[in-house]
Amino acid sequence: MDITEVAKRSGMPASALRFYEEKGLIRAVGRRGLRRVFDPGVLERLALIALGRSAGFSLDEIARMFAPDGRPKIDRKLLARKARELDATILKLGAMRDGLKHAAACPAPSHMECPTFRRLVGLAASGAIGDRGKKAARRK
Amino acid sequence: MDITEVAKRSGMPASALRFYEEKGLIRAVGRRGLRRVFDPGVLERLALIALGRSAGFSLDEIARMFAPDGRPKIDRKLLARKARELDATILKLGAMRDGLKHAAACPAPSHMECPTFRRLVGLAASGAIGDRGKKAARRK
DNA sequence: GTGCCACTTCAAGTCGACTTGAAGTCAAGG
DNA sequence: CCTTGACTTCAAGTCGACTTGAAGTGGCAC
Repeated sequence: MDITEVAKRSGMPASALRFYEEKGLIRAVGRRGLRRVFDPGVLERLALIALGRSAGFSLDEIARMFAPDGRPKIDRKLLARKARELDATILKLGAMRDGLKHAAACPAPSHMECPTFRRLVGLAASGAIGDRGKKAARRK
Repeated sequence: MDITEVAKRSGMPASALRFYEEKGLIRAVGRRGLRRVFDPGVLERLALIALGRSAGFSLDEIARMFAPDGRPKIDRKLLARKARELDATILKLGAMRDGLKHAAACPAPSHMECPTFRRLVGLAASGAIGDRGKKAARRK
């Protein structure tokens, strides 16, 4: 498969694939002239990478999840930790969503006159809310 | 109040406060010599900004939520939309968390041999998961 | 054989939200 | 009055994940 084929099948731009290769996240099995040739297995690898990104891992973290031989060596403790982090994030986002919903429906003339909204503001100010940055879907 | 006082009370570094002023998010009521003098009201404003950031609004979006006179003019529809976005994000993160938890506990020798994990990988690859970036808590 | 253009490399740019550094000002304590 | 150092400005740097642009190469249809 050439890079364009991989790009089509994976949904990633070719530039991102080159970038990933440079970062050591994927590997071309060879070259046809200058051009990279990929094994179809790279698609599963890219899917794994996409999963990691969605879960909030950085590219560097993901790179560390592959053994030198290329096989994934994903630490179960790490996964459990991420799961707990996600749990915390979800709780915070849930509180935020509820607050926003209330504020959107609240009949108070100004938001600052709504006790629920003010409570939410207080929470945000105190840092009780405030998430860790998640990563982006590459929808263009 | 001088900038250091505001920094202490709000938890924001002074550099961020200057940055916010430059962006038009906050305003100093005057100067004592060169030094900015802030009205205590700026603290509520900063809390509001923190709330907006936690909810996933960009600084530019937040800037647009204040009328020229400085009073918040927060569009209820916008809040409702963000709430729905958060809902979607929460669902995705929930799926991700469940998948991670399973993978962390799964007895399969390699993750790729676990059907649940493979399903999760497929989801991520298809873009069914993949969130919009949330903003950061300023914990140093 | 030859021309096209999809591929290549490498450096630099982008975006958001700030931070950092250098150089300068000045309010206030002694 | 004078020093001190907290404040000021402005430009540039940072971070992550890529994208973009310029300049070059070579596979393949004709």
